[in-house]
Amino acid sequence: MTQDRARRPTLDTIAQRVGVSRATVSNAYNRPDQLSTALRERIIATAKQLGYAGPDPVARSLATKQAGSVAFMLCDGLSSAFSDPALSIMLDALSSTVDNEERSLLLLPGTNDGGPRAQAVMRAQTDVVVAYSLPDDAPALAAVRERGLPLVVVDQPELPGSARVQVDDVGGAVLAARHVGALGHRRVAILAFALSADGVRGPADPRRLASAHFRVSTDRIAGYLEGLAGHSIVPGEVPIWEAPGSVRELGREGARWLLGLDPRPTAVLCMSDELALGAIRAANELGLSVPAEVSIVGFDDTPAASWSDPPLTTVRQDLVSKGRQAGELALRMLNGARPGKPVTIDVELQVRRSTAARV
Amino acid sequence: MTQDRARRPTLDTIAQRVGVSRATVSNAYNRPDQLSTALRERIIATAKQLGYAGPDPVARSLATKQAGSVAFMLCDGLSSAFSDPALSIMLDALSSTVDNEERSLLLLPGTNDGGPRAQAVMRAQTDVVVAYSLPDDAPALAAVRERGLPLVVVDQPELPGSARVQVDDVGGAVLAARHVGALGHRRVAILAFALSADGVRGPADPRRLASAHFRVSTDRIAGYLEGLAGHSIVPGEVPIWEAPGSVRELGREGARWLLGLDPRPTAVLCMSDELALGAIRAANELGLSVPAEVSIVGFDDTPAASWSDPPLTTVRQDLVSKGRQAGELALRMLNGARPGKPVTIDVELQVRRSTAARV
DNA sequence: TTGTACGCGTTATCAT
DNA sequence: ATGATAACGCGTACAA
Repeated sequence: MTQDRARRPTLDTIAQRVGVSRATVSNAYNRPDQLSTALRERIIATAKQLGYAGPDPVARSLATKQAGSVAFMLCDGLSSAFSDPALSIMLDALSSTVDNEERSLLLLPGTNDGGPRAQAVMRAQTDVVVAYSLPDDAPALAAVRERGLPLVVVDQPELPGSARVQVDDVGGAVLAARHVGALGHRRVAILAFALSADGVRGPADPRRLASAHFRVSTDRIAGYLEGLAGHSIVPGEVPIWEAPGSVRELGREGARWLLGLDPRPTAVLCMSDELALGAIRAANELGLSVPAEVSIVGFDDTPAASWSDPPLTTVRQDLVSKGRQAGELALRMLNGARPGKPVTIDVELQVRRSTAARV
Repeated sequence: MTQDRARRPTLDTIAQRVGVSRATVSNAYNRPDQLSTALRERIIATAKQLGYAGPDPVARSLATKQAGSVAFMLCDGLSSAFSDPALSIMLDALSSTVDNEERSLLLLPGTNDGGPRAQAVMRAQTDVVVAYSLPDDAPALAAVRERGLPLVVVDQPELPGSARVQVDDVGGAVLAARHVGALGHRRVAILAFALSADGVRGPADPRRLASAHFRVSTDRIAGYLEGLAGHSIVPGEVPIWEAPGSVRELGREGARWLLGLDPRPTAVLCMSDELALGAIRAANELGLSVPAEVSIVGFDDTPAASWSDPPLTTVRQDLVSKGRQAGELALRMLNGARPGKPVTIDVELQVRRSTAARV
């Protein structure tokens, strides 16, 4: 194959064969208006005949100083990531935004929960990086800085010089908490996702909360507690379960513990729809009906939320807009724009049938 | 930013500053054993001081003729793709396989259901391409050939010169069909996914079947019919619904139609677990209990299959192995290996509780 | 249209 | 052992 490569025709091959300069052949591909149609056609025909497939992408990148890709870094492997519908939807919007600008998406998945390896970042052929919900101290983030690549962060604390897309996590959590508070619930539990990237699962005590590395989690907990405080619920009495990921099975496990407490919570605030769906399942398995005996609130409003039984009351965030904004920000940064103000994605409460007044 | 770039130090900058040749600086990064530790450290220190982050990835690629990435082409956008757990799991295994070899994954999503744009393929900086379930006539496949890139196809007919990972779709479908046949079912329906990439949904007549573009779909249908024929069920009397994607909502829609037929089928063979879960939902909404009144069989055995209610009888395929094999094949092709024999992923029937003997 | 000066490394091969 | 020299890769862009 190295052989094959070696034999490959280049711009020069075509130029010599046609009897023009290399520049002209380049123009035939990139600026058709710079030469006569007849010549252009002769060039293309010769290229086809010699099996030349057009300018080499890598060489072009070297010359233009444009790698032509947007890198996307995430915390975990792809599997856990894409089992999270919220991420899929966001990523889809991101990818089609950058695709429209002739750029593709380079995926840099995390290896052991700390994000991508620094080495992978250092060698990535990319012009700009989008980081999604990485721990603040991820080596990958340091690598991005070291390379001086423009950075867009999503669901993550702003870094100096980076652009940011954020969801009003605190505000959304407040909405959810006030909702159950207004319904009369007084024993309310929180089903959270990871506070740090160490795979820990279990009840989260104050010390654990204080050492948290994921901003999204801490923001939402703060919002929940704030909203509950407005209904005279003391933060110290709100049980919190930390699930190491946003998948149903983990939600079910956490809810089983929360709903086994004495006194039993009458409402559970969940940090994602996936966790909430697991919680509904757990409640049912414990013989508790939702929402009659326990109210469940989700977060995200993914398609599964309206599809579930009962349909889920949840905090809606516009995931498509989030992905699009991240993509546009990346494209702008790549063109030399300054980071500017963080873009905030609004949230709103979507009341469905998984919540009801406390009996 | 172009300014920033222009000012960036290069290997030469460092070399001059330290007073050595460019080659030596290159060696300091890539072959530490080729120079003294002291010199190496001096070089690295100077580099750090000048803000040099190591050899430029694009330039390195040009010199080594290795783009350092594996491209993955899929039919649809990312959203529909990743809402399919079977793909997520496979892709996760693929990505970690290539990541271990210091290569990243370049995503080339489809735009309008025909796969990626040819242009995107022509400009992709990649050494090898993995195509997943693309229609045979996708322009992206032609582009890969034109560029002469090694190709691995997954769930798709073999192309000349391409390596292939395949699941024994026919065999798996036969297993599913024999299972319901053995349970005494005689009125059996098929819930299929797309036959062609045109978004059509509805009952599939023989002409539609004949014009199908997706091998997976046609293979499974063939397998289902073959298995049923063994129980004296006439192929012409098996109703087939074509869903344009593998998501629950579409499964529900299709099953609603199938279960509304007269005579009503007592078993539905579904081409994915997601479709099957939608079918269970549809059955329940029609007041039919699963499996007492209707048996449902899935395909894939994703985590959701054992999580559903009732747990799903399904055809298991080893998705992790599928992704890993595709990755290894890609790495091998990239090193010049010949395609070799197709790799076949085994299937086996996983009997759970969504199927029962016909009453 | 063309000449030609870059761009930024890698990797023999050669010299000390 | 260490380090230097120089060819090479494949385009782009601008002045002529």
